[in-house]
Amino acid sequence: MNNLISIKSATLSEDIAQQLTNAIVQGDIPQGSKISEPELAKQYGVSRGPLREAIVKLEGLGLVTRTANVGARVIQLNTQDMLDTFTMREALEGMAARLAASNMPSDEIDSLYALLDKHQAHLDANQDEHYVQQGGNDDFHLRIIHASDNAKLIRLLTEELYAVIRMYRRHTADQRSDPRQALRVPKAILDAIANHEGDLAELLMRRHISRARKLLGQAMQQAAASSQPPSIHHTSNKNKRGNQ
Amino acid sequence: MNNLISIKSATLSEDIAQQLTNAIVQGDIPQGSKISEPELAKQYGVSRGPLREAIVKLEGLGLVTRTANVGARVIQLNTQDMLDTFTMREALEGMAARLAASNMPSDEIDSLYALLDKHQAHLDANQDEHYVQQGGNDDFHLRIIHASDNAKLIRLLTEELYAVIRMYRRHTADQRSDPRQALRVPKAILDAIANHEGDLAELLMRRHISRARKLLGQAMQQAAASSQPPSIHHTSNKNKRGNQ
DNA sequence: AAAACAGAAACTGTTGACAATCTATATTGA
DNA sequence: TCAATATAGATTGTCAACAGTTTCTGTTTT
Repeated sequence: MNNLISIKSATLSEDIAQQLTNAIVQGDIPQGSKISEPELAKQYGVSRGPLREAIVKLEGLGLVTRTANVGARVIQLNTQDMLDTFTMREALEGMAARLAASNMPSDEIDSLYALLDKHQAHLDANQDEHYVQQGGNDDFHLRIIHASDNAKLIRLLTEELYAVIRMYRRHTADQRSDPRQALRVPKAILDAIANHEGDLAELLMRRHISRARKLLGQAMQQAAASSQPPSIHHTSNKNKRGNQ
Repeated sequence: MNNLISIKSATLSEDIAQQLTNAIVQGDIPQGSKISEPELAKQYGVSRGPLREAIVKLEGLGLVTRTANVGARVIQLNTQDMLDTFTMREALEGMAARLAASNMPSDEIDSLYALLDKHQAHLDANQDEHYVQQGGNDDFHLRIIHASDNAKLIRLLTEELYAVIRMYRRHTADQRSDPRQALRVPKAILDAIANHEGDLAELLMRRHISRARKLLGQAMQQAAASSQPPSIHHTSNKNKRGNQ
């Protein structure tokens, strides 16, 4: 039985990898659940060959973990992994901002200013901050990353890391104190890039991500504490199995 | 026909992936050469299934590039990619050094001091700097990375990135001006870590890698210039095919 | 002689079947 | 009743064969 959306790609394995990635990021395949090869193969209407290839790819992306002769499981998001990932992001996107300060063409800078203005207008009109948080802010970060002009860095951040990062955002929307100041930091970062101040751009980007990291960490800690019966200590959470 | 060394692993695909990685890093499979599935399968004595799986893994590691219906090629090291990779390394290992300054246990610090002393003694005795450069320096970096206590960062640097980094070192040994000062910077980095000065540790590590990046870049540029007939401009080097 | 075309060979993508391993259930013994 | 063991089922790992695409080769045409 073929699934709903089937984006035609050159090869089946690519298709499946893409669809599986989306399914995991969007939570259609729950965290910690086992990936059954025969089941998914039937579901997507392909044989186990391309499906296995897709699973190997997802393992490379860090979306699933595989054990020999046992199979693959969707990763289980936990606070520690999130903190670790964001620490890496801080280092990498900080570097990207530094490089962007040297390499971003002026028309792209203008375009990014326009983007922030658009977001500001949207904020002034609707007070709906969520919009900027979801798609818009992503775009801002992505375009700075691309302006780094570093192919390896771009690939790592946009292809390998962002799938997991999107997973985290799905589960905790970081709320800012004052909506009217939501765009203050992005503007400052862009100013630094426009002035070719690489040091400052990196510093601001790192503080920006570090702050998001702290907020997200608090939110996740809180969520975990309220959903989980308060045991003696938070020592052995490793045997939880969120099956199927 | 089974190959010489066959490290027994849980699954054939893991074995092949490991052996292929080594073969590529050590240059047994030359850069830019095509990966023929039937040929390699026969050579390693397995069917195409596990071999394909291994190739997909290598693609994730960035050691080969795959094109649909055409096949996989070993990556071609060029100066730009090397510079890009080392820039990423600068950001990531800088962060690792910062974290190590907070998290490295004191006995591990002592052990690292002992390691540097051993290297120093070796240098004083034999003037053979190459030894430290090859295995020893690697160990120093690796242990700082592990001391970061950041699982994601450790995996990225030690499992995904270091294969490529080792490839670069194979082709250009970075020569230092004064052998007696070879360990000056590593010692300073370790001092900073021992004193829990994260800022300083990151700064020093970044300068350390940035310097290696510049030296390696010059060496590669030189090597490329001498081996390549001086054409009008170095514009179109993309159609070179280093087959088989 | 060079370019364009047609056919053949080789290779990659995919499939279904077999073998080895793990997991769950049922049975046996203390 | 509980633990240990044996059996049965299901799942993963591996293989060999088929289908579609690409690449090479030889011929034809300009």
